[in-house]
Amino acid sequence: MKRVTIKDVAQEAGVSITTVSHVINQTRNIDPKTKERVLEVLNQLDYHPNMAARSLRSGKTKTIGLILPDISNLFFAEVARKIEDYGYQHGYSVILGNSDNDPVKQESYIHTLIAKQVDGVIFIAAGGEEHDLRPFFDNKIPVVVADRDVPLELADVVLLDNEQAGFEATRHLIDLGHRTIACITGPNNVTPSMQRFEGYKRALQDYGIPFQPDLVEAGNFQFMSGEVGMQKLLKNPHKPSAVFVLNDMMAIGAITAAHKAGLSVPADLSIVGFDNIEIASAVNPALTTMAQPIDDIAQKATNMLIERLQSIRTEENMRVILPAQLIVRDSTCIRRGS
Amino acid sequence: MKRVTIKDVAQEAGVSITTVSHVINQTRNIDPKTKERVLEVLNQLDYHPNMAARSLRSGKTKTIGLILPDISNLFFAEVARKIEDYGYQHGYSVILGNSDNDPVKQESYIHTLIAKQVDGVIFIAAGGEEHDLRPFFDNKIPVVVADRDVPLELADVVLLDNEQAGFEATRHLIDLGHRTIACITGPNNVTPSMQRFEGYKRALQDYGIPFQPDLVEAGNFQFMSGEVGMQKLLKNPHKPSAVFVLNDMMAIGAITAAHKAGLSVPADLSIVGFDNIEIASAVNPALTTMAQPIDDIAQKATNMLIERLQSIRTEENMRVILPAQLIVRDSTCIRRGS
DNA sequence: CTGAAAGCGCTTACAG
DNA sequence: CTGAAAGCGCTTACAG
Repeated sequence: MKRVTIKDVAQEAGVSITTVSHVINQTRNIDPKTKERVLEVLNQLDYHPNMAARSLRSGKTKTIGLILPDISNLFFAEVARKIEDYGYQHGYSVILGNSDNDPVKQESYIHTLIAKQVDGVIFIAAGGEEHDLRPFFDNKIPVVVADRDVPLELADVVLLDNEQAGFEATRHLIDLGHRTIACITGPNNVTPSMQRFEGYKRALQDYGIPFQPDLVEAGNFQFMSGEVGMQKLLKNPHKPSAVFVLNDMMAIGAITAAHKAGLSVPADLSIVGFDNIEIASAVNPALTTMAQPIDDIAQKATNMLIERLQSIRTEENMRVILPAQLIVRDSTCIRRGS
Repeated sequence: MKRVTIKDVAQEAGVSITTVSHVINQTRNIDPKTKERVLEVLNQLDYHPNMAARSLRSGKTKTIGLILPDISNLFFAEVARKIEDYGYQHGYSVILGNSDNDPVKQESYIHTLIAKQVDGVIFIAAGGEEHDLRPFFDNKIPVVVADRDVPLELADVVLLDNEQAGFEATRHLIDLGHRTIACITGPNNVTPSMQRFEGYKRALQDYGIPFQPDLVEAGNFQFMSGEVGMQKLLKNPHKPSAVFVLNDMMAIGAITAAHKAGLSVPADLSIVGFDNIEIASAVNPALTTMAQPIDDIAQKATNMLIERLQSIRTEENMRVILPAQLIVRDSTCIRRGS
């Protein structure tokens, strides 16, 4: 069975391909009777346009590229799901580019997406310094940078106020009477992790609590590093009574380590996470955490991109900074004896 | 800056576009000197082929479509990540189609993928009976059905042996001395859930344990339904000593409910999950579960599709059935008093 | 070893 | 209200 083309439809309906095209795209007034006949044939032959041909001619593919570090990370999966959803609502499909946090794979995807003529790109950077988005700009493909900031002035940006969120998470612990507050960090080459850590330090400073470098354990946003980080902290002579863990997966790992060591959370140790992934409310104890507005991030990113694509917005680039929200659950409580 | 085309390259290198094309695709012997000059210009002008043009001409897009119910479900996210990875290794990009378990959205994506001329499709069905994959076959687009069986003979298929896995999970509980074994099911319109439940019933029967319909609670694979299902089971007069929960997310919800009711897992209640998602080993107690070979599923599905695309395999369709593996952790133990 | 040219299936200025 | 035709950027049979 050969693919049905606009030519087949024109022939069958007894009109020109011009007319068929205009009926399909509603770009010209057509005699109602003609229009009806064409629509009938379109339906009868089960015509579907060839996007390759349309793209070649119009330069538009109705496709957006999504580059992100790892779709199997719950946070990015949720973001991807929402972007897919908003894109779909506006008639755009999404090509998925998993960078695996590998700058080489990331760059390869940048060129693939250009070759595939995506109309626009939502970019969540792999770790590291090198993010050469210029090929997109050279090809006039608009880019929205999300979640992780990139040292580049040419794109619209949607970010969380990670510094302030880190500050608030830490202040929550201070408000509960904690004074020896440890931190398990994320990768030190992505801005969310770095900025949350800055917020942690600012809160300590604002409340006159000395910053102790040995109360900081380096994690990588995977839960195993939370477990390992906590094991180390439990041996720390400073005996922290609370820990700010820079994402939920690691926080759950930290709780596991505390339980294995025979400690109770929060009675012996208060723990604050970050992200508010779906499972945060299901673990035991339910996790106190800084909620990321995932839906907002995805919606803003998609909308900003689509505004560019439809030339609704042509002025200079926007930076949207969204707030996180403290969700108090059962993994934090007032420090014993305070 | 205008996009660089093959014509620009030909002009700059002083050869025909035919030659440039053959250099790019390595489809003809070219004089080494000419070839070198062309490669130089290609590089110098930073040429990238226009896939729309190439697709229009060749009929191939080097793109595969991935239709799945929900990318924010950890299991599918992991599958998607692996498919993306294997696809990438073979030069294919992935267009993501989230059906949201909505047959209408699923059908819409089927047509979108056809219009976008994907070379092949990996299909994980939304719940329900209606999966009209014929448009793909009509357009000669090969399809690999994964994870959820579909009543259709035309595609290659990669599935887990869910019935046997359900049997083994239940037998594990029986081996531990449990005789009153409840079940929290998944959606009743997808084959994995239905078949795991069949395996559960077969195990009971094989060991002479009467099947009690009121020990079955209906879930939906989301953890909240595991929590709710367990709350109901705790009020059940039959007092189950073990529960087979048909996926891990619900199993974690079930553990949470047991803890909230003051019960200990596994001392008071043994729980077996299904999937072995990453977090299964991190929750407390670590979850005993049937591990799905996610990597195998994704690799088999991608490879079978690529074999079709490259006409390595043209004979009739294959059905690959993979086994699950019991991973015993800390959420199950010998029944008290047995 | 190389090139001129047809043609993939559309959209859209131009013409009437 | 409608149509003939150019042309988007490639690949590839045909010719030499």
